[in-house]
Order: sequence, then C-alpha cells, then structure tokens
Amino acid sequence: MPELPEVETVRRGLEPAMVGARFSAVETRRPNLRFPFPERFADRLTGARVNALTRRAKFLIASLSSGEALILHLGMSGRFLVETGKTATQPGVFHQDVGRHAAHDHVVFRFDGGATVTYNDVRRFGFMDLVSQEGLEASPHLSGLGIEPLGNDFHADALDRLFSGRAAPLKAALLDQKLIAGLGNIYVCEALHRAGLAPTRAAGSIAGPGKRALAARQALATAIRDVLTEAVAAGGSSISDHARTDGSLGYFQHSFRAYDREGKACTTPGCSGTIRRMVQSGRSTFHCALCQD
DNA sequence: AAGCGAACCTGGCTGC
DNA sequence: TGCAGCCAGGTTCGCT
Repeated sequence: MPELPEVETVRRGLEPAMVGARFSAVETRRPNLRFPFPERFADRLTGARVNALTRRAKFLIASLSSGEALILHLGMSGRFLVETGKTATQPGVFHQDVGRHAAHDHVVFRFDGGATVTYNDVRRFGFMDLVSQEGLEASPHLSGLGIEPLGNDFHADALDRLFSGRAAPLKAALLDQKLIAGLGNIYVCEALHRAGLAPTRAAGSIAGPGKRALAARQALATAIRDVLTEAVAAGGSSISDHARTDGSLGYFQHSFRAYDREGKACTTPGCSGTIRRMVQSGRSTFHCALCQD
C-alpha cells in the first residue's frame, strides 16, 4: 500500500484521535510483525500521552510524554482504523467486507478519551519500534534516510548531487530510500512519465553541466513534487489494501498516467504511444517508450 | 561499492 | 470447481 502520500494520509487521519490523548491500554495479538515487538511494548506505551504525530519518508513517528518515540511503518499492507468513542459501535467499511480484516488486526491501541486505533496488516511487512526521542534521528530505521521529496531541500540541484556518477537506472535510483526517502513503485513510475524520462536511463545521465541534463532534472524534480502533492490532496491511491483511517478510499489511482495502465494509450498530449510494462530489479515498471527517453 | 535477485508473508486474480 | 502460478504499495540480506 503505502508510499509517502498514503502514509501522510494515514498520519492526518490518526492525528485528531491520537495527539493529546493518553494510551489507556495496548494489546498485541501476536509476538511480532516484520520484527518482534520491542521489550515490554504495551507497558512502555500505557499511560504515555502523544505529544505529536509526524512523518519522515514512509515512517510515522509519535512523540510521547514518556520521552520515547513510537516508530510505525506500514510495510506493504499495513492500515489503521480509527474508531472514536462516539462511533465505536458503528462498524466501518474497514471491517465490513469480511472477517479477513479482523483476522489480521494485530495491534489495538486504546486511548483515555474512548478512541480506539487498530493496526491491521495482512502481509505483516510493517513494524513498530520504540526508541528514545534523543536517539530518534540516529535510530537504525531513520539514520540512513535520504532527503524528503516534499521538503525545501529537494530541487534539481539535489538531484544533480545525488545522481552524479550513478550507473543505476533512474527507476532504481528513485526507489533508493538512502537517496530520496518516500517514493515507491507507483510514484516513481508516475514521476518519470510526467518528466518524459525513460526508467532505464542511467541516473547519472541527468547530472552534470549539460543543458539537456539540467532540463531533465528540473523536469523530474517538478514532476516528483507535483505528483506527490496531488496524491496527498486526493487522500493517496487505493489499489487494493489502502484505506484511510475512517475506512474510506483515496482516489489518486484514477489519476494514474502510467502505473497499472499496460496496453492503454499514453495520455501525454500529442503522444500516440502505448503504456508498456517491464521488470526492473524485480519490480514492475510502467512507461511509454515513445515519449519517455 | 554498487546493483541485482531472492526472501519475508498472505491473498487475489488468471488461466488451464 | 480446483489448483498452480503469478502478482502486489516495502525493506533487507547476500551474492556477484
């Protein structure tokens, strides 16, 4: 499910229920997700108040009154459901379509105001960790992350610096969280299509002093920022698993120009090409061979 | 060092 | 209807 726009959508959904609230009870229904839960996970959370809920790349970070920070990652299929005290008796879309969801409810956070936040993750690639707030930036999960693509430091010059000398294809370089943190398969495909750049092109080819390289990295920086901003505004993309915290669906998938459009006409104005699917480093790449080069 | 493929895990869809 | 095979938003590990 979740790339940056989906994680940001989840953050905005969790914020009103969690920030300012105190954990009254925490229930883990299995010993691990992708990794084991940290020692005394429920005990360390219970009684702590959430001071802030922020996002770094695809990570959610809850700053706690205990001095610790709760790090959350949704993996491929992680989702949260918020039930406020008032509507707790009203089943949401989230649990409506079968028991499959309840079967994969792995963690339940209860808050003193009566709200419940349930974490559901079919494939269990997500994880949760607790670290001290002082050690947050240096923690193994966050320390190696690259720049935020929606941050002020992200622009064509940053791409020049990051991609210089890189032989890896643009697709792989953009997926590398150590360079730019937050993009995933969908938005890399979409950004490259918007920028008119072939996914197979060497990342280093858009670095350096040439005019064409400069134009290419400016186009790419703009495309990345635009597609992420539009996707956040749409509440993310709902392919199969992603849902917002109230169970409703994001709708950016209706705006895809390349991803999952194999065989369909390219939508670039004036282009008569067709979207093709190829595999790069084990992931599907969707692109137009005519207008991306 | 960088880059690629496999592994982690479950479920949905396609095709025989 | 059943079953095998492929595919899925991410990250990490191990082998070139």
